[in-house]
Amino acid sequence: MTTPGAISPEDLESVITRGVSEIISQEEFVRLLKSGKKLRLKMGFDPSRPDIHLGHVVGLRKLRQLQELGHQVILIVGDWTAQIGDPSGQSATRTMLSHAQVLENAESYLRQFFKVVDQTRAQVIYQSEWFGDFGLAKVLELTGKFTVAQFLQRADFAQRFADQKPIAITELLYPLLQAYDSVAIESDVEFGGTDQMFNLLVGRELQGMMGQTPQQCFMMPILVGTDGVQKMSKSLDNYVAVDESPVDMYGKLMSVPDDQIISYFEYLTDVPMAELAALRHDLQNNSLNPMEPKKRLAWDVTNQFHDREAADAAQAHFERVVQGRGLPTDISEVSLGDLRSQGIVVGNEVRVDDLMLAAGLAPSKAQVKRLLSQGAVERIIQGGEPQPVTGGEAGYLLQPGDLLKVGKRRFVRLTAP
RNA sequence: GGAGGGGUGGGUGAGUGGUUAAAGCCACCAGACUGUAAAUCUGGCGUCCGGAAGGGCUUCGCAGGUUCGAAUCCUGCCCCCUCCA
Repeated sequence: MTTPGAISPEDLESVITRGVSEIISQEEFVRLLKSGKKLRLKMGFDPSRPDIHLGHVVGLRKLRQLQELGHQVILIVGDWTAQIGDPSGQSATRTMLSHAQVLENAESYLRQFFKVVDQTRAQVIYQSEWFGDFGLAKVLELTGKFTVAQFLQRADFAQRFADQKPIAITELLYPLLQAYDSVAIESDVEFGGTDQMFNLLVGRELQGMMGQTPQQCFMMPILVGTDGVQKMSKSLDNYVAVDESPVDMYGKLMSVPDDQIISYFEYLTDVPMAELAALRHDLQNNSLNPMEPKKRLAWDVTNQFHDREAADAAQAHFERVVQGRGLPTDISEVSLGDLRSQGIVVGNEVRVDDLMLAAGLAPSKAQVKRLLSQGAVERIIQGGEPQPVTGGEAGYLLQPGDLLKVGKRRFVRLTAP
């Protein structure tokens, strides 16, 4: 294990530039890194959102990198702030979570968190440890340190105020609680996305007010989602979850727009920057088909969250099913017996449209018809060639071995009872 | 305490009595193209019956009402928000 303080110029360069949006202040941060102190790296987690996607991974990788340099990660479970709901971004009111729910979410979150962060060099603390019996006197003391005008500086508050949109008082409290966390754990550096800048700075300020050394604020860039436009987020459904199956993870990464390839490489892999520069160059003058580096990216990330075999398999699947329009190796199956119990089997045969519905390939009969009329459905009888099935001939499929293909990559095999 | 704005399909957001299963945009699905689940183009996008033509049913916060006919008008209720004090 590395001793804190000993850091090569290359590592230092990487720490402060790669996958970094801004560091406040960078000079102080560098000084801290070189000081030999084992730094306390703070990261907060809102238990109302237990899912981690690649957008979060950018920061987690940074934490991991610093762990490798000998520093300590402290993950704070925001069981109190979750009840408020961080107004950053959206203003939707959150429902309060039960304690049991918080624990459940935290457990799920941690499982994903430690796929990137080293558990042996991390500590998990619940906010309730200090907020559990935080008296009104202390609340008043805390709120007394800041003014409304200061908080209205924050971009989204200012915007909402100008738009005459609601701002709950508890929302103003959110940055304060988060800031107090920094005091409670004596954080040296806090991590967050660029949208967290205000909150991180309040922490920095509060620590100073309370006689501590102000933390450094480390902000990560926002990763663009698979739509290539908006930030990756679950609610926009443009995310790649850390929990994703290898095939889906690989496939979703292949659906990232070509012009995001380089930044995905930069934020999510260890491919050297020099190599990325060359890649970018080749892409710009069209001497490289974007598909190639994208495959490499998809493989690399899939490998990180699964393993080499899974990544290879995912790639093979992609090449066979998507590029080669072939059949996947494992196809979900529906048995004639199950269908029979649904009363849609005649003799030993099932109608294509009934099967589509029963196998969940379409949510409604109307959708089934649309797919049929759009030429999206093919049947493959006993290893033969795919035959298009059109609206009129919602015909019959024999039992074992027959396959149904819907769209480019959804398959079902009909099996005997 | 007073004044006012608003609740529409997954998301935005039009629509103030029929031509509105409800514009546009986004998302999504499919097809073409590209041997990328990129980009682009085309089409689709409540649901049920029907081979189709077509026809039912359900939908615009909730519950009633007016009308031949209501997302649109009336009454009551619920919810959200803003401003003034």
